Amino acid sequence: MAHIYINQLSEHVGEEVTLKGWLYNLRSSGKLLFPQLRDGTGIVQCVVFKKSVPEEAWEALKNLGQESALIIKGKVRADERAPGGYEIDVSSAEVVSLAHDYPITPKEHGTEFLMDHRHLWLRSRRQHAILKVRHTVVKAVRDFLDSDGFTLMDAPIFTPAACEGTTTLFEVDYFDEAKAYLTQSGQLYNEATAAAFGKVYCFGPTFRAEKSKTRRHLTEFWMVEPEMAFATLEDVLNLCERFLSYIASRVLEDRKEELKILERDTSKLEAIVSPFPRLHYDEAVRMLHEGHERGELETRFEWGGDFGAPDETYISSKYDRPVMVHHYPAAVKAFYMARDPERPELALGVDVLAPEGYGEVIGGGERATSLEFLQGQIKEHDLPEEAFEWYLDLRRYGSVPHAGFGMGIERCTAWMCGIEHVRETIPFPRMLYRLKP
RNA sequence: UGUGGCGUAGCCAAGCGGUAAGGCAUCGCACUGUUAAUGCGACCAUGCGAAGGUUCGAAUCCUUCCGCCACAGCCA
Repeated sequence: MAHIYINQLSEHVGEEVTLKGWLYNLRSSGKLLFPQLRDGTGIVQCVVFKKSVPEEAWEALKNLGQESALIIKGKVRADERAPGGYEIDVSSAEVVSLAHDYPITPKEHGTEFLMDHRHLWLRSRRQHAILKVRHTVVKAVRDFLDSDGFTLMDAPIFTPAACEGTTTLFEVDYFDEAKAYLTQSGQLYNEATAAAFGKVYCFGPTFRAEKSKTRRHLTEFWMVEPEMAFATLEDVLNLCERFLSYIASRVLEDRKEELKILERDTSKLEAIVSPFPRLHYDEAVRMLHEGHERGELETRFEWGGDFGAPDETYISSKYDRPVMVHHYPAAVKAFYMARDPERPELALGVDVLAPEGYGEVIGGGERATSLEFLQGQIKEHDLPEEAFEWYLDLRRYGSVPHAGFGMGIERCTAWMCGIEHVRETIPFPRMLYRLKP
């Protein structure tokens, strides 16, 4: 009798099968038991009649605690009363291990308690659904880039100095005397690999030691960063549109069940199609001023600054799909950003703001190509010149216009799922005050 | 780091100056279709995040500390 998974039940109706999993819940009614079995691919209700199983099996099943591990043999039956459409008429059951007093009961729990039990919380239906969506987001990212001619070229996690020189980094000992920093972005390395392979991307964990305490921040998060040689800001905008709409369509296609469990309004995801609105920074500022005049924003935004969370939310609330804000003041952007030749005070950068208040999911733009300009920038930003010599080599030997962006996987996943906080979109979140489990 | 809010049993939660409700989980019994099953019974805090203080009396008021949550800054 073959071991099958719960998501394969539809192919085995009428057959005798073996299922292996954990007890999700147990209800009983006299000489009848309804154990719900969870195996990682789904949950199925089983039906046990006292007289159709051996005495020992009945006694064993009757007293099973939540999350006990078991192997069940039985016949698959389509049943309208069952939530998944199928039920198992149990003929025998073997208890692999007994569990008692499982802490996460089918009741409400507080955030702290659940986070302390994250290793168990992952088994619950909602967390399972969220992490399946994450899987699909990652898969879609890779499929899209791979089939679009990008080569995976991962960047190092230990770095000798700050990539962007702005954010706070985690410092670690690197053998004798030397210090290393955990990467905050693969950006600069991408520029090197792009000059070798044309279109590249890196995809890995990223670390930020800022003491951010919001629903949009983790100290360790995953970022995908594509980079293209011979490309401009315009090319990045086009790529963002195709990239995000592909991810949304894949989530809609592959994660129907999970989106239902999460009660996601799928019309919000269906709206994520090209073209996305493109908004010049100047226009965005004008929009914020109007918002202030109408009393919808507390403070009047000053031209020249970076948008705060309420500003981003206001701008994105005007659209049903991601909005791409471009041409930010160079002063608020990274040192390597290319400048607008017409207005050198503006950088050829873009932030993609997701709808529904999810904020910046993508940041990117065109990179500066001139050796002299970058040397000046490095001085101005007080960055250690020798650490950037290799980077400057990229401008000495065959410098070309190139551009790319970075997308936070957790923010994207939270947006796809329609959930409040990014902490649920990664198996074991690392946050300001959370290093365990 | 700042501003608010909150810490009561394994979990959730009421009580807000007069001596710790209720529910879930757990255990037992009943029930051949349960959907967070239900019904009955049992068990469950010399104790209310910690330490001081005020009071005849403190979970409740005050002080300090610890922890968590939300928002802001920074960013993806």
